[in-house]
Amino acid sequence: MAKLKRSRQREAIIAFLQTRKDHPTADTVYMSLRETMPNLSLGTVYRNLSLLAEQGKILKFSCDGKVDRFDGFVHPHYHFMCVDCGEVSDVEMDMTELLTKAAAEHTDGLITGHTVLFKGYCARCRENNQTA
Amino acid sequence: MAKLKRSRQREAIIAFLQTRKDHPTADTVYMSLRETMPNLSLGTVYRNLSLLAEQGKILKFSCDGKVDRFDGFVHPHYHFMCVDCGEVSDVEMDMTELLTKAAAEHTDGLITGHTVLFKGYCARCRENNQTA
DNA sequence: GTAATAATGATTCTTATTTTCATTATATCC
DNA sequence: GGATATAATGAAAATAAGAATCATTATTAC
Repeated sequence: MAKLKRSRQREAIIAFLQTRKDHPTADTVYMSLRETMPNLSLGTVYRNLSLLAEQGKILKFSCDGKVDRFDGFVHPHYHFMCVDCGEVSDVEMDMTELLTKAAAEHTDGLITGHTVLFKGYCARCRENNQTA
Repeated sequence: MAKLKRSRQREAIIAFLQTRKDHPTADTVYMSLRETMPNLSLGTVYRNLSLLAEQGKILKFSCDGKVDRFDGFVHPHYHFMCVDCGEVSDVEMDMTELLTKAAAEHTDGLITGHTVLFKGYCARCRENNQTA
């Protein structure tokens, strides 16, 4: 696979991700795009999501260790997951320098990046569910 | 399962995790314990790891979204994964207050915890592999 | 337009984890 | 200390997300 060619499917996938702020799973991408591309295949979705993530055009991460989630926005930011409803949202803060510097003092490795995942109750679940 | 009973297997699993600093997977736990408990079953290992994690007696997390890893040390700390050899080590720093406070300003949810995963090259791979 | 080859859709295969269920171990009660 | 209740086990089958395969189609270069 020396030189890659464009594909309608790949372009639809990245365009779709850039319209969504909710970090959809591969299956959600598939289901959504299927409405306009009825013979899109799930394998193609997985293939392209992996490829795009390798190229750094999208982010791939997991909150629960089970399902991968994808993010069309690659600027540095952290994530927040509601432990009640499962919604994953962005936390627009970037403490890269601070965290990297602090971590460097606690390891002899070379730190090239990090991810942060906050957990808790989103505004909606916090209200509904007064136990939180 | 109103009241739980003790079991040799469960106690062996937690004891084993408390001797290891390398965040073993379920399979590693299984393989290791099998040497002294030859008829231990993998299902029992999974069952107990999940149970112990729910009880907060061990930590369950994932670095790659594929395999779960387990940690017998539950005090607050972060993790570092070498992208070359895959080794996962502890970073003994705790910025809970700072991060929680900063994040609270960027969300209307209630933040109850967070995880941080650093990535990079461990000391050994950094030396071997001068490309890093 | 033709040739070369990357990408697709459909399907099968992997692999980590979960579930099921008959049997065994643990705790309780007398 | 034995009988009883039930949680936990071992072995095996079931799930489910993701990766791999392969014949066919689409894209790019000439």
